Amino acid sequence: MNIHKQFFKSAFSVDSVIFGYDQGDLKVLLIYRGAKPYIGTWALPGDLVKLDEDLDDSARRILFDLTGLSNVFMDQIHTFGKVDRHPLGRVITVAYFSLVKIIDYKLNPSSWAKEAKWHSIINTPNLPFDHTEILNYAKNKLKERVRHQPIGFELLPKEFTLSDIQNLYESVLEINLDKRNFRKKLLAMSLLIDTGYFQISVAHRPARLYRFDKKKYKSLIQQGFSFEL
Amino acid sequence: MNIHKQFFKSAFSVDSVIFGYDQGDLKVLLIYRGAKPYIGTWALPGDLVKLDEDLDDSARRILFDLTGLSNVFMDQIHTFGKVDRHPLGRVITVAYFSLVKIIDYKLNPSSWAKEAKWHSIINTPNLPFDHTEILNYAKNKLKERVRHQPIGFELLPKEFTLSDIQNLYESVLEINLDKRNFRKKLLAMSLLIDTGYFQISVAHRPARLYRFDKKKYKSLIQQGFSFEL
DNA sequence: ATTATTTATTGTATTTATTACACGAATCCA
DNA sequence: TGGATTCGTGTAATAAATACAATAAATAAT
Repeated sequence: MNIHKQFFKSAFSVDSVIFGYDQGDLKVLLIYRGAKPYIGTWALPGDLVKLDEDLDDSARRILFDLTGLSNVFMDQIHTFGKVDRHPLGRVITVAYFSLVKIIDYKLNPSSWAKEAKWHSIINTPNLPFDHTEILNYAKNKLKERVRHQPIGFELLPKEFTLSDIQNLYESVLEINLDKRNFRKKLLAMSLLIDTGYFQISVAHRPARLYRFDKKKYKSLIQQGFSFEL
Repeated sequence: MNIHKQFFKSAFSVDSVIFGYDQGDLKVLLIYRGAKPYIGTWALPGDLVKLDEDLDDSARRILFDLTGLSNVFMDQIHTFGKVDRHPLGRVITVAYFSLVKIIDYKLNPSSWAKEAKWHSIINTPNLPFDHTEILNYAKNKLKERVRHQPIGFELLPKEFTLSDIQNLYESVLEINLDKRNFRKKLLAMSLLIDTGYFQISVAHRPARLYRFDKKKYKSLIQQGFSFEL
């Protein structure tokens, strides 16, 4: 067999680990497969990359089809390429992870998915292919990244309280943090803008609302600043 | 129409950024291409992944063919998949980086390379494909990793002096470090074994030789230790 | 042999960052 | 009006990071 014919038998795909955060719970978006193989199981959303499509565009397309969102934090995390990872042939897959603000949109099942649903990260079903491995890999990457880059804010609504962001960190990192020390450290970076507004209709003292200052962050980065929490 | 256009619709390859360190200089191993395209230029070593070959195995094969080394630090860094990155068709490439002890072996040009040669990282030739982008990406990854994982030792001979490791960090990170503070911090981790031996035949006070204690590191990791320099 | 040159080794004082910890304030609800 | 809930805040103690320079041990040069 001609060597080029051999290589022609392979394909590559993109799989997306889409994280969301809601009510103190880290969640991942799974689709209920409406296509073979593994039809009728929950899986990570993904698709084959088109021949004329950049990898990153492919990941963006998957996210957009599913959520209608396009301006979302997204990053490549790893490529999985075991020979037998796909039952129908040689398919290597490039995994991405995305962070979305759950509150901002409605889910939109697409052609390859009968249904799309948020699953709490602490209680995910068994996944087909090597998707469990991919999900675990993504969770660990998220843990690392969240400490060295201000990406936690991507999971929160534009305006949030200091307790919100602390709870998020506690969920993602699976640790407890001291309230006063956490606030001190976070505020010391001067990356939060005090909106002047407060929570309303809460059955306790209302908390101050903040926004993340992306511009300030970018300019600090230029000056060699490095985020660390 | 040439043979490539007929059969070569899509494929994936592996490219390796192989770092070495010698005489205070960080180096990268480049090959002089003996095959099309870009025949006759210096490039990152790489090859198409075989259909029955795991990705990681492919990266190991490339390194072995070139250097004869097999037990070497190696890690995947990123996958590059722009549509037009390869002139003959759609080829996405998974980039790996390796750290080798230059002193340990002889270079071994392979079938696809006329010649393999170490190039100082501060003076690399123009590279074909998107190899310049890949190399820069790898350099940045190395900078990050070296601070959070004890991989710098992979670039040094088994026995090394404290100045060796400090010089290595200074080369990789492109900064200067305070001698006393660097030593204090490094030794405080108790990851170095004092061999009891010293340099010989040096025209100055001979330095003590150390080895990195891999076992100790693994057991500390179990206990939640995190390397940081 | 003496001196010059080179790199190795070591400690302390100062500054900065991290940790541990508890109570009054503001809102809703019964 | 009292109870329940979460918010917001400061200080003292400990640990880590930094800045800094003189003596020691080897070879090379005279």
